[in-house]
Amino acid sequence: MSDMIEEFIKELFDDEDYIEIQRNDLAEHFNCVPSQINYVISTRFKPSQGYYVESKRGGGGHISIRKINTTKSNYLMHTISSIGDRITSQEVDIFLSNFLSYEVVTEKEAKLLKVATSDNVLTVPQNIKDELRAKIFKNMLINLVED
Amino acid sequence: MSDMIEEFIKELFDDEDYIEIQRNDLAEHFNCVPSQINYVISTRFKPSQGYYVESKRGGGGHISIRKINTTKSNYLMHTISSIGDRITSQEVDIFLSNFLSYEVVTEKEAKLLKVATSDNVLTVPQNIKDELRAKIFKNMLINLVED
DNA sequence: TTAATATAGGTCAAAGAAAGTCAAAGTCAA
DNA sequence: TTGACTTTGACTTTCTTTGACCTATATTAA
Repeated sequence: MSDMIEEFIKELFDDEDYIEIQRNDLAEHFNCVPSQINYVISTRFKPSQGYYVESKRGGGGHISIRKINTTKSNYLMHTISSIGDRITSQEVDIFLSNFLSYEVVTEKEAKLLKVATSDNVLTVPQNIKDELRAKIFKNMLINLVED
Repeated sequence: MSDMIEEFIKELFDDEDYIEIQRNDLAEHFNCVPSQINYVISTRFKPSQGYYVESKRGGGGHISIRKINTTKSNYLMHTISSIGDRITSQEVDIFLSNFLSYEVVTEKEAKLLKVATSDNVLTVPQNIKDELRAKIFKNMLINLVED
């Protein structure tokens, strides 16, 4: 049963990456209790499986599911491990522009990353500047990896 | 229904930042009770959502809605100027928890702020740590101020 | 000018409409 | 025959709709 519901929901996407469903309607369609829909969603549409779920209760309420790029986390993780013990401001810029074009961070997040690692903020001796920058940058990136 | 009314009102703005509506007319247009208009306004046009609402009763009465620059920016600007040349990690935590409760930053942004200013990332001598932290923190906040 | 009336909008609580939670019971394969 | 996964349903929480009653302002009649 749960498998059928899962199938059905996945077919709803049909090229789109966003759908909205009505929990009760779906339950009726499959002749099951509404909470089974929750079960299917919580077991088959987890973020780790590449889905982002939101919902709204009350009249006109619904459950919305969005397909997300699971490769984001992979991409970020890969980047983090590729950064050594030191990094220059220019290198950060290159990473950021790649992140933006692959849409793994938002504009706002990119700005935060840039500012927190920029030369004029890190007022420490040259020899440890790039080291500190690498630390800050990597730690911030780790926090952008979604679970 | 409420969603449709919200949409309709938002379209009324059409480049302007000020509109006036007639509660009863609008209710009639949507075939709902007048108080539903109040509901929509109180749930979707709150100051925290960037709107300022006034109204006048009696003949020729109306409800006026003005788009305002959300106070978020002001709040952040005020915070920034209140921070001195140095700040401890504990003080940052307090700011962050306030930001979150006033919803001026997202959870993700708060995490980034925390990580970028955390003690174990800023591996510099104690005497300049709080100074560096203040610099990074303030500069990041500036970038969260919306224009 | 006052008083009455008409014309707005405001409040609040009850009823309704969805969705969420959680634990008990069922199934099934190893 | 135990442990993982599924199904079920009673109960909860959140959001929306509705309507009865209230307050403020303008207009008009006395």
